[in-house]
Amino acid sequence: MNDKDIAPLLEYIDNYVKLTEGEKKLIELHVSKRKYLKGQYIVQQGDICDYECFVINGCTRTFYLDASGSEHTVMFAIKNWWTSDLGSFTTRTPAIYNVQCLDNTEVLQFTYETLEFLYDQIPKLERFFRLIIERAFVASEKRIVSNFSLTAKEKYVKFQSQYPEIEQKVPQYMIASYLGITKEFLSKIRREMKK
Amino acid sequence: MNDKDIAPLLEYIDNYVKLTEGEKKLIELHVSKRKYLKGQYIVQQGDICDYECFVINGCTRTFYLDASGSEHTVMFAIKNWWTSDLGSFTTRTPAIYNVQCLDNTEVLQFTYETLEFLYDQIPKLERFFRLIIERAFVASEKRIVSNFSLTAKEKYVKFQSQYPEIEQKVPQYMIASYLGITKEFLSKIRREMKK
DNA sequence: CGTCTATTTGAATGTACTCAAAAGCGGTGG
DNA sequence: CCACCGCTTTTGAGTACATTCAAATAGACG
Repeated sequence: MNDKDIAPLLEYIDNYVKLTEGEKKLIELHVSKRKYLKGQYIVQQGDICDYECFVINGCTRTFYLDASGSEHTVMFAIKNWWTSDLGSFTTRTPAIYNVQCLDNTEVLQFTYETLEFLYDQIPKLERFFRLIIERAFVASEKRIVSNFSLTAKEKYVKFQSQYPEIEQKVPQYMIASYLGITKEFLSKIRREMKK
Repeated sequence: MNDKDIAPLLEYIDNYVKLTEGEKKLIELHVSKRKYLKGQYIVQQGDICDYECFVINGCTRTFYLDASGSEHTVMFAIKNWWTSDLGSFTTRTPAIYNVQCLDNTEVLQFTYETLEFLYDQIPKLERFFRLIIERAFVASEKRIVSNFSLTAKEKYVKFQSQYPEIEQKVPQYMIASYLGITKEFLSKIRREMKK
């Protein structure tokens, strides 16, 4: 077993494109593994986001702190998810989101330069990232529609069935902020659901 | 002037990747131009979405008809925008959205097979679509956050400044459904804003 | 001019929010 | 082992933003 075991990432990539052994080695050479402690920030609002991260284990949440000081959760990430402030990462501009670890979390990281280098060396990776971002975009549009067409309770029920593992790892008030409702109201929804 | 003038598309692509003359010819050979009349549907909910479309002129809206029969506008598209039901197009499954022309609209269309062929022939196109979908995804996430953190009036004001051309082309009730509010309430917001 | 669709208006209603306070829960130290 | 602390969740009362419904008005088009 290697200290920098990138098998989970390679397996994941293999679902989308087929890499040669040489290409796998090249990725291994350029990706770095990093451990964050519970509470640490991978990205902070205002900084330029340096990494595109693939989560090996643990849990993160991406949130936005608005002018009035309230938090809005943009996404969570667990095992085999990607996380970053993609807008900041790709355009090298200050991040608008924070990415915080909710548990001790291990990630594999690509810097911007690394990723550009790898795109150049392994054109298949362009295809790979195109495919996963297509999926992310489709999911994001669906979330917009859900937010419009569902009541708070329906959104919560849908969230539970869609992301059962996340529901268990994450405090309730963060789920509320992911759903776009207040923690108090989510608590009332749950009370009502018990009957 | 060619009957199938794809210059607007080539110019657009040129902002992201540099194509050779041969590559441009190849695209020209495989893309088709099509004119839709006002009111026509490019995609209908339930059908498999056959085309990825680049809008040359005119205007479209993408919307979702929910179980209770109300419409939710997912996006609009004008000159130099892309439109499709991307989830349906990429996975060859029934569309969940309708794409309807709000004006006579000319588009350049790629079928799934065409696009796969072109990805294969012109790997730079993988990069191109990766880049534009990255942007679309970032915009989509921002919209989610806006919807959470802004009041209806703030969302409307933001929409006006972000998409002034669209506001002029599109009936008010569709803007309301894009913002996730009722047409009546948007009307009240506008009344209040006149003072 | 008449018809169809889009927009406006107002009254009643509802879903979700705010604020403040209490209760629960997990960890830490005396 | 209990007491205390900080953080999360629950509760309730009052409120606000936005919806629903029904009807009137305005605009576009043949």
